[in-house]
Amino acid sequence: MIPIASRPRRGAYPCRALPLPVPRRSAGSRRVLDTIARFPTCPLRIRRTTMAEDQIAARRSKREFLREEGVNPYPDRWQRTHSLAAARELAEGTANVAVAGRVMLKRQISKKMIFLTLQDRSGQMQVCLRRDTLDAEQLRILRRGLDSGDFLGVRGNIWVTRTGEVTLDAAEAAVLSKSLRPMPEKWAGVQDTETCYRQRYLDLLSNEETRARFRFRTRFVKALRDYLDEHEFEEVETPVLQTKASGALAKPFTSHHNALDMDVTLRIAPETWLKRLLVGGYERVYEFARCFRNEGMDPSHLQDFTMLEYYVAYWSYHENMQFTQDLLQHVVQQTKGSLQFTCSGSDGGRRDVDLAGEWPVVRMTDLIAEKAGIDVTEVRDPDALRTWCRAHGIHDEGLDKLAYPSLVDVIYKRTGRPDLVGPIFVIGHPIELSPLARRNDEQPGITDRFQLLINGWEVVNAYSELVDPDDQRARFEEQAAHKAAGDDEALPTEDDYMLCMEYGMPPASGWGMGIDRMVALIEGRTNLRDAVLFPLMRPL
RNA sequence: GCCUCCUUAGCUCAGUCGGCAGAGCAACGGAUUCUUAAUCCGUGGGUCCCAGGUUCAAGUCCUGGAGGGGGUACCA
Repeated sequence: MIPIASRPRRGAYPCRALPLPVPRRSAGSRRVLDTIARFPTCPLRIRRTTMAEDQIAARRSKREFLREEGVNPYPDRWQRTHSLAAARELAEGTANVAVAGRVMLKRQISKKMIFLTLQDRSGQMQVCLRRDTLDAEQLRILRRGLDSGDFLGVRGNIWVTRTGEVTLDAAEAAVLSKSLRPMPEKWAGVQDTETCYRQRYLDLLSNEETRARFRFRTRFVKALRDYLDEHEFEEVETPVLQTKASGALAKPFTSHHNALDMDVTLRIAPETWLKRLLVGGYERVYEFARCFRNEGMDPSHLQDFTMLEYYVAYWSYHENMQFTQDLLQHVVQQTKGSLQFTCSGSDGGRRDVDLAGEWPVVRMTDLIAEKAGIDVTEVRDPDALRTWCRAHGIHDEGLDKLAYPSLVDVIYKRTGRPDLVGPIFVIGHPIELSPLARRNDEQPGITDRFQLLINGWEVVNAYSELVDPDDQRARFEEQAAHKAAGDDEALPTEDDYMLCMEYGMPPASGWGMGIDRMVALIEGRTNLRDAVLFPLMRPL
């Protein structure tokens, strides 16, 4: 039997007797938590509980105390005159300054003086609650009712302390929202990776680096949008829910439409929709497209990711390459303040990337020759390539079934790509790997396509678009054959899209960039989840 | 999917050879009117991820499971 409130404390918070079954310690913390959950307004004062319940109970108790003192712990507003960062810029003596923020640190010097560090979106600032400037009754209530983690509104004068800290000297202070749970460790913040992903709000409120990273993402996206808008692009939205997933070679997520009683898929790329718009008369069109691919997860792939795609009529991939360089140099300079940044390599080492100057262009086959030492333009026999692969430690699944172009791709991905720091444009991809790309006029076996590689990651994929409806039909038929042979990533034939093409599509070049990847790279992160606020996690 | 590592107080982390579960921060009580992760005195707080097993004895060893990280495979 565990006694409740059996040890009266001086200055204890007001508390009613507890008409509850007494949680036994042996019953475990869950039962105690259940008890608190069932009686959320009861100011628990259980002598023996776990630490978490102790702290939550203390905060509930303080909230009750505030209410009994006539203070609403959840008022509907607070009139703010300055952000914390702006208030810190004010001259000493500036009067009637009102700020608001979360209490991050509390330094109680005495019963008559408390220093608090508040945090808002703009930053942090010290405020002081003291007898000299704050009503004694208000100070008493706050001293006994305020916790770190609470939101507080403060109005007062700007005061510079002896140590030179710009401080808001409170003439008035109001609890704006009572926090019931203890804050993360005040110095280290949340460190546990899983907690950062599952409870991003804790990561954000306790880690400045995280706040900066996601603010960068927002600025980066806005800068891309602004640059495109300034260059006569139009932003559109195309369907996420569709009957056939197209525009890329990937496995889609499937769902079911009840009213129509048909299966639908989530889009894997917006490509064919945006190209339909070219037929409809759009000339420069883009979309920030949330895409979904039902594939394996690793640090460089998300199931749910954001791609920026654009299409420009009358451009070939040459103009597109130049524009890509201009776009990224401009946007990165503008948002990062520099064209140089440091990435983490897959081996954990640091890699310095410099986006300045002209980016080199290299043929995929030349890259393979240089890195792997085999000239795949000479060695075209699949068996010979397979033998080479095995001799060089490449034992991919289904190697036996791969045709020449896929073998080239495998060799490229295993040898040429991984340790390329870049930025570098890779061109000359085999046509079989690019069913929506334009065939090169001189070399029918390759496409007018480029990829931008940075730190071994494919960041951009682009090509001159295939606008010949008959060629497109032939490519779809080839994909259909792959599909029939069991390749569930082969592109499904889109009759609707071919009908559209037959009305005539202007020459054009299109482009897609992984926003998450680019943000992760620039921010020096190796896991894309660090570039996404709420990554998908298994439920606990 | 496979390999591997991790999971201990609210948070950040120690825990040696299998021998009473630890620290800092946070919380609670007290002192303190210029602090800066305030300081000082005192107190409470544990399902050692879960389920089995070995053992006189398991946070520690073994088996299985869960969640997470990394690698690999698949993959724009």
